[in-house]
Amino acid sequence: MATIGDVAREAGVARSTVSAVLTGRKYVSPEIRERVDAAISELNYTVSARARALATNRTMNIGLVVHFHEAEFAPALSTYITAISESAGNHGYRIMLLTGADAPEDIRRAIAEGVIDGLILLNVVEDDPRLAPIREARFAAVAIGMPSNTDGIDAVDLNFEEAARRIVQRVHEQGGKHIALLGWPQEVYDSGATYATRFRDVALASAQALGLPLDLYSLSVTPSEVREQLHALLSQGNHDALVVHNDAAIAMLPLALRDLPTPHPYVISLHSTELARLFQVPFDAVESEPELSSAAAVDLLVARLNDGDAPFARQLIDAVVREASAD
Amino acid sequence: MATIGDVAREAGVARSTVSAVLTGRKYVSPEIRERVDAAISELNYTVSARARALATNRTMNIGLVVHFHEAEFAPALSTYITAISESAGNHGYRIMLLTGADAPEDIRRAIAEGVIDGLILLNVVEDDPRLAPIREARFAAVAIGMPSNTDGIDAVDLNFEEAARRIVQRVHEQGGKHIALLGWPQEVYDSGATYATRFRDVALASAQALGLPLDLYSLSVTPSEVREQLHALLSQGNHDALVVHNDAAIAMLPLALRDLPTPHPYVISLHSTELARLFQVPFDAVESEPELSSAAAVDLLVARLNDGDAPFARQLIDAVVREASAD
DNA sequence: CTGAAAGCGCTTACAG
DNA sequence: CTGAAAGCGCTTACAG
Repeated sequence: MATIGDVAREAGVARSTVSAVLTGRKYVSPEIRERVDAAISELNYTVSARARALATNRTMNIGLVVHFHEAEFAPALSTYITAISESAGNHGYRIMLLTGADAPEDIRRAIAEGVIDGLILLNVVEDDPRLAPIREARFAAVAIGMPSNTDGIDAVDLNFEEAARRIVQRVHEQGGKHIALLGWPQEVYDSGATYATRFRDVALASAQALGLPLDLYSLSVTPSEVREQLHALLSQGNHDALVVHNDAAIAMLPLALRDLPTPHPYVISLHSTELARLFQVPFDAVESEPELSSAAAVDLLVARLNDGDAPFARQLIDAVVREASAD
Repeated sequence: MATIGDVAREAGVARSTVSAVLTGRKYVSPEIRERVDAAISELNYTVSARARALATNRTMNIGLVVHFHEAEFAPALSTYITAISESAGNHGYRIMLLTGADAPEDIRRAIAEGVIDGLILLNVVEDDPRLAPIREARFAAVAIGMPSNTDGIDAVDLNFEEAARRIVQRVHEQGGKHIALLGWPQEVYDSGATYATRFRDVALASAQALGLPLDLYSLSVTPSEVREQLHALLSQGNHDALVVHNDAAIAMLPLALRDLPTPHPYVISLHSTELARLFQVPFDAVESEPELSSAAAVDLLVARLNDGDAPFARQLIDAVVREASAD
């Protein structure tokens, strides 16, 4: 591997001059710059990230903390991972995966060893244990998901409140009178996953404001189980509108409805574009775009990295209404 | 951040002595070691990965090259990513994501910049363009998937041939007389994804050897489409045995069969444990375990990193037969 | 068994 | 505008 010294010799300049053209932080006369560039391509030189990291105290790596829950039905997860990696690449950063079972310790070590410049956390919950090591180290980090306390970190999340409001409003416009909210398993609500509780609470409030009764059902996320539950629930025929916030349920719903006599209830769901694409969800929907949240998270982190003293941000991303294609 | 110099001062020894206890490559008397250890925890010292990488010429990072195909139904993908990250962690390595649209260039740059020690490639196909930059640089890499030419790289893959043999044999034992092989979309076979062709070819050969007619069907990977296709195919009632090699098809099959009069054909499928878990597949199956292939890939890479001159390996992992639970 | 010195390949004040 | 020198924080021969 050629080094900066080889390039300097080849170009007949000092090493610091080569470094100047590499970093672009200093004026270098066009003629010299040209000679250096020629030497670089002649020798097929690439700056060593290792040496640069040591000298600049920056790795140009972003740690991505992701914990895969055993029993989760999360088709959008890999979309988030790629989208974040993609966005990071656009800013010159690479993604380093942090997947240790003991996430806080994993984070602590990554920070201490200095392998990353900043962190992005996926699926942050209300009282997330991964935030402590970040605050202790005063490290740059952005949460995807909304912790109750955002001191010391930036946060991006879908605007679940707005989504809930729009969905209930829409049910109302469609003439729905009696809503069933098909939500996540009870554990999800209990685990402090605020995306679940925030949506539920605002949906309840909005329905009440409109005088619409709304019954809450926590469904499974296992496709076969959810199918049974849907079948049981729907055959009662008590509801003329279904608000769905449960990926497995919306994926299975078309099949469950097939077994039932028409007319079917009005259905509207909150899910990701990824899920919609995969399962071709045939209902009205409010969709989150993982790419958008991912890009926003990376942007926030890069901004933080460039200005550590900026006020901490809490950014809410609006979901997009999509009407079912006629079929 | 404390440095090795601080630790040396605190412990009253030379910096090289601290380094010796850190690396463990040299004998250090117990008393000295203890003093050093005390100083380390006193100062809360962690070795700088940046400095170590520059000095040792190793980053302890593994690049994971993964390309997410837009229209793919691949629930096991995130399982692979985690499992690889987990296994890497067990060997002291971290995973760096390489997801650039121009994968060969992405690989070339990562190698040249020296940000990784080795590579793991996911979903390697027959004539994979990502192998060229690796061979050029004589870089350590293991493919998951079987390229036609494995010069210069190690490869791990499921033993699709064996899986096909066992599956057809099993159909025979179950009394199946006329098989439908429900496979991947035609594009998959055409793209050089050897997992598809290898399974298909051996299944055909095995069936022929047993005198069993086997009809081939390329199905969609979009759940709703596949459901229609299954319905159309099954209502003909021409086959008494279904061999499935298509994740979307096996996921939708239980629902498709529900609409049909019994008796149902005998069904056996090749898929991942991940898919089985997610969709609770109720049929006999031969299952691949992403965790196993992932661990094998990491093991191979670590071995390669420790001995660059070992002969290149092609490792086939056997899938596991799992009988449907009675229901 | 321990320690002083050089080196990994960059960047960045600082002189000139 | 350019170049010589120090420094980033480690590891690793090499003396002693």
